[in-house]
Amino acid sequence: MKRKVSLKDIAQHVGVSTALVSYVLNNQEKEKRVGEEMAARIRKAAGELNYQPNQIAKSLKSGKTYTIGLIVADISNPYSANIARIIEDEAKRNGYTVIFGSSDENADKSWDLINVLLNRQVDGFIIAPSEDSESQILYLKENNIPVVLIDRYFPSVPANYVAIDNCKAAYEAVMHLIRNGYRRIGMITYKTKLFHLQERVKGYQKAIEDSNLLDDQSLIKEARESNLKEEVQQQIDELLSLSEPIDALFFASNKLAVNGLKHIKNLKIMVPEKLAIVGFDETEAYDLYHCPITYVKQPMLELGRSAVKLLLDVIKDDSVKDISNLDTELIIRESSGNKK
Amino acid sequence: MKRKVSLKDIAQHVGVSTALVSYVLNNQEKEKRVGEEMAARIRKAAGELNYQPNQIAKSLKSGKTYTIGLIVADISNPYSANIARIIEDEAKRNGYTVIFGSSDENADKSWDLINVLLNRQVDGFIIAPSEDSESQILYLKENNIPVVLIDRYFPSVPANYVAIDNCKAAYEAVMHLIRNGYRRIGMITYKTKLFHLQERVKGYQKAIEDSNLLDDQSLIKEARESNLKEEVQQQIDELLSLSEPIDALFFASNKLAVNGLKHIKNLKIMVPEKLAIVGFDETEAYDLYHCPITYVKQPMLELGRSAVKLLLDVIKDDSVKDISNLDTELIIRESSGNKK
DNA sequence: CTGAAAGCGCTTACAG
DNA sequence: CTGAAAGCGCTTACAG
Repeated sequence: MKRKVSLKDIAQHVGVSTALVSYVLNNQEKEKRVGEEMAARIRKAAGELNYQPNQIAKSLKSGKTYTIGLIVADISNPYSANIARIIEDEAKRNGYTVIFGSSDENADKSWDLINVLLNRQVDGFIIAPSEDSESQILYLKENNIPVVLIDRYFPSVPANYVAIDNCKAAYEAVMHLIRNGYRRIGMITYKTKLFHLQERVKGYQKAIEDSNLLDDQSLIKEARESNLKEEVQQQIDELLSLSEPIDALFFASNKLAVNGLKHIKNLKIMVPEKLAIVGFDETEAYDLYHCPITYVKQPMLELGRSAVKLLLDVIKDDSVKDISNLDTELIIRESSGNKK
Repeated sequence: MKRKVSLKDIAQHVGVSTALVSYVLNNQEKEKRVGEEMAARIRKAAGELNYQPNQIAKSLKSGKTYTIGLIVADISNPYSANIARIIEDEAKRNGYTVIFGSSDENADKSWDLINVLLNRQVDGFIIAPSEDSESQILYLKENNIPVVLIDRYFPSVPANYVAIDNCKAAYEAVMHLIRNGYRRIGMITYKTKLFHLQERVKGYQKAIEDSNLLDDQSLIKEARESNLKEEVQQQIDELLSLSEPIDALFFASNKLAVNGLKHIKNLKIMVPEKLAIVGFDETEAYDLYHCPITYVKQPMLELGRSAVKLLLDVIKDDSVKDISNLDTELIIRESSGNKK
């Protein structure tokens, strides 16, 4: 690679010190009272030589990299990818660049990523934390490294976060089904300790209780991430072959829903006549399903933007504290139509 | 942020020079013949003080950042997100980190991104170039900055790339339709000069010619990215209302297909009875459509991995030259079943 | 108004 | 076997 032109090259070319060049190129000519003519000559030379500042050198000196580390579960999941895109745009708008990594819901991978990103001196983190990563968040907090959690958080770990009100979101989704006449409502979620998913179950249960329906624990199924497809299929089969089978099904995520819907399609079960469906999060698949799927829509733009804004605030002033539990919107479509 | 512990801190703690510490921590104790006992003491101190090397300082010194810049069209598009994930994994396996950016198919944005990433001293680029960005690739080449193109390339710009054989892929897709009895085959693509999309049209045309079908230019429609949804709808309407309407439709991308399928679903057109469909690229939506969609499957894993490997080769030795036109696979499903 | 110099945290020839 | 010193490309207090 051709050696890039440095401050020194410009300084030599013009015949001044690097200090002067630095002042001018950082628009400090006024404060430093650099001669107008001199400033012009320096700028001209910089232009001619096509000078590009070395951000690495700047960073070493300033201790700031204008880089944020983003850790999501899996960048190839549409939810993560959407959030990443919004974060990218908002970061860029503020002069920041983002380095990302996928934790695969694995605490060890997440820890590795944090360390890699720390070595690269990111100014702060936006993390969708995985299960059992509480200590990692605490570590960052203890070392006063700016971090904001997104989508998820740990009630036991005080930390800034931007998330949705998962309990409320699930409550509304299930209440909608109940209002439309469904009585045996199944739920498929992940087998996990993650709080946001627990909250979705809680919202489901609260809706059942508030409506005086039978609170039947066997209607809640937990699939393992590692064996998702098979377990979701099996669980749907179980829910449908109960002595009193379900008439509606609530999925706790888009990935669960997509897997479930494939199976339901193969079984040729009529939606919503035989089985009403409500999903969580967005995916194109909800639109293209034979019967458009009702789903809980997260305010992605607000989630992403707020996370970046909050992080930048924390980077500026590490005493900033803020948490948001944003509202979701239930997008009602045919898959949860009135029970006949 | 608490000041991190540096080499100097360890050196002071142990009572040696930073040089020694550097040697030991970089496992050069053998070459530099550092005393075994000394090495042990240094390692112990590094551990106790929880030393983390400052990658920025290393980079400034070495001129290497072990970072690769990835520029895709839009990280929130499933195709880009999938590639990004594969690149992330392969890069990590080699000790590299990736910084990404979305060009939105816009040459100006792409140029901005390149400059931001250059200032951050990425060791090389993997780029899915947007229209009219030839000069950017040339600029990188001229400055001997390692770059490999992915998914797309410019025939007029000699550059390393990893892509698929688009002409062949489209040819096979259309031949499959013809073999299954379809005769009036429409195609919807983007209005663009991008070579890989031109190639898909060429493959379509070649299949038509080779089969002695009527080569009717009005069967090829071009939608503009900026107004995709509306134009795709309108074009489908046109293709269906021709005096001799189409009996099959080939989409040049997943995004086009998803938009088109939504419309086809709304029109309640039977697939494949009234209209056979073949799509390009993957998306969950192909599986969940009422009738599973036949599609051209790209070898994503190989594309992503080869791109990273090639880039790392070029970084090591800038005389390396390589291009790959990988084969695709036509995944045949019900949407293109035999014409009745 | 301008320059010489120190320093950010590393690495690495060179000297002993 | 080990240390003093220069240097990567910047910024910035200090001196003049």
